[in-house]
Amino acid sequence: MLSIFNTLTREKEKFSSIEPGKVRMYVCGMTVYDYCHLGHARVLVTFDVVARWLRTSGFDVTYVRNITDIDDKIIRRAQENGETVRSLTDRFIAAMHEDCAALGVQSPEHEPRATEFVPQMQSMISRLEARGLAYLAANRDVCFSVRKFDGYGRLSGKSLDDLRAGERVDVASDKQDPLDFVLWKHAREDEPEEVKWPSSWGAGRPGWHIECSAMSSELLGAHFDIHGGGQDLQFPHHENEIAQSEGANGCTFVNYWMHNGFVRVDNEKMSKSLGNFFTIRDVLKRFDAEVLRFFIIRAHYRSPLNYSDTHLEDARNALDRLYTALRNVPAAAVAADFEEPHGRRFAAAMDDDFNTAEAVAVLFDLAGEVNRTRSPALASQLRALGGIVGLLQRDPASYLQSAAGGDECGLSSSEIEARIACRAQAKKARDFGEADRIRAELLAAGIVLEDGAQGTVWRRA
RNA sequence: GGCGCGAUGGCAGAGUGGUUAUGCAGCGGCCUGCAAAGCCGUGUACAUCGGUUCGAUUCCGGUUCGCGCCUCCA
Repeated sequence: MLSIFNTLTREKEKFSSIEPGKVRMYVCGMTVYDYCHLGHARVLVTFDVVARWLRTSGFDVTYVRNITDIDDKIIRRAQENGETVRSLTDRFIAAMHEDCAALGVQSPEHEPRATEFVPQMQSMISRLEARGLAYLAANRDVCFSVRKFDGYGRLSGKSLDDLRAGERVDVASDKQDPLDFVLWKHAREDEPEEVKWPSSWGAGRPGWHIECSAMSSELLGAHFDIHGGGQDLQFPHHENEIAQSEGANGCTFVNYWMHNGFVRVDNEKMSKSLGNFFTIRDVLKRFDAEVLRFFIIRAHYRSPLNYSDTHLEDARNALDRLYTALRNVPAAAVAADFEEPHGRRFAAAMDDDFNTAEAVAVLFDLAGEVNRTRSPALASQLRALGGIVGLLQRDPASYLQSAAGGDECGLSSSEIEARIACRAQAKKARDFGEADRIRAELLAAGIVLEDGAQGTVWRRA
């Protein structure tokens, strides 16, 4: 029985879906004006694991992860680059898909782009207006009237009177209340035509929050099971989504809210504004993508995750151990067995609010068992359980021989095999001096040799 | 200022009212021509001060420190 920590109640709750056997899930995805960084990697992997586990548990999952392709920063960046918004966003969407593929993140059922749902957003804004929750401000922006929505602040645990809008930033004076947020932004003269949509309030473009309300409602219905995203979206973005969706649709919006923790650098949040971020592709130049995925999965999704090269190296060494067990004992591609003791523990861990740290620990216990027993059945189970969280599906020998990005040793595998053959000759002639010399030479090039009963195998250091 | 989260062995990171997390690194041993891999063994870890309890790292309260949200951010 799956339990999920629900941000709304700050408790783990038994999960039960609205429609039996089906789960509808929405996750806030990327604003596409730059490459994805490790914080994005964490959301992508975290909710990929959630979707995978729900499917493994037998649910028919409809997973929607949106793409924000219209926004102040996108417009600014496009102008700086001297390109259209569309060409900028297309480019970074393609880059994001490359990153996802590398990380083994499966495609969601729907990946809606905000610009393709403007009519739905307008209709939602109209309904909010009709219900007296939205107003046209003096500057021609349409704003949501936060004080008119009962329960605003419930998700983030904030009370309206405690929130000090403007404490850190000047507030636009056209709003009736500093906390009101924009639903529809009136068009500015200096903005390109491609970001202006006609509307009954005049030409303009949607505010950020409305897209998620409109797209989730369009693709999943007014009331769905799980809504996820990074912790930083809890307030105000998700709070505003609730206000808009429940305000417009008049029913409960979401049953379970999930928020993943931040990636940190030097104990500080990794973020664009702080400038302390590493892009996924930067990291993949030096580390295998599966190592990065393993690094993320190894911690619980709600805990902070500190990034450093040392920690990635640690993760790589750990993942090597798993693959080494699979290299040494043949594993068949079978389905996971949840009756077998490790399978039971693994499932129990995943059912406990997606405790991947515990599930990974089971993988290591199983690897030890595989090494001791040399049991192909257990090795197959290891491969199958790993597969559930998107790990351990590659050929073990080639994983262990692969060098990520810049760590190339400069020797081709045929050159390495040739050196191994020379060494075998030397060993046969009991010329251990020469054999050791070859081994040392390869080690200097980052290649480790392992002599076994069936000959010598190699792997990267 | 308001609200919230956290503090676990050298490092990373789960978890639990009383009994081994797990991984990396280290040390000793087995195996090996020697190694590597693997196996076996090995560390009085639970910020601090009180309280509850037969017993607390685990529950409650205070303190200290760290982090986050209150502004765009995954």
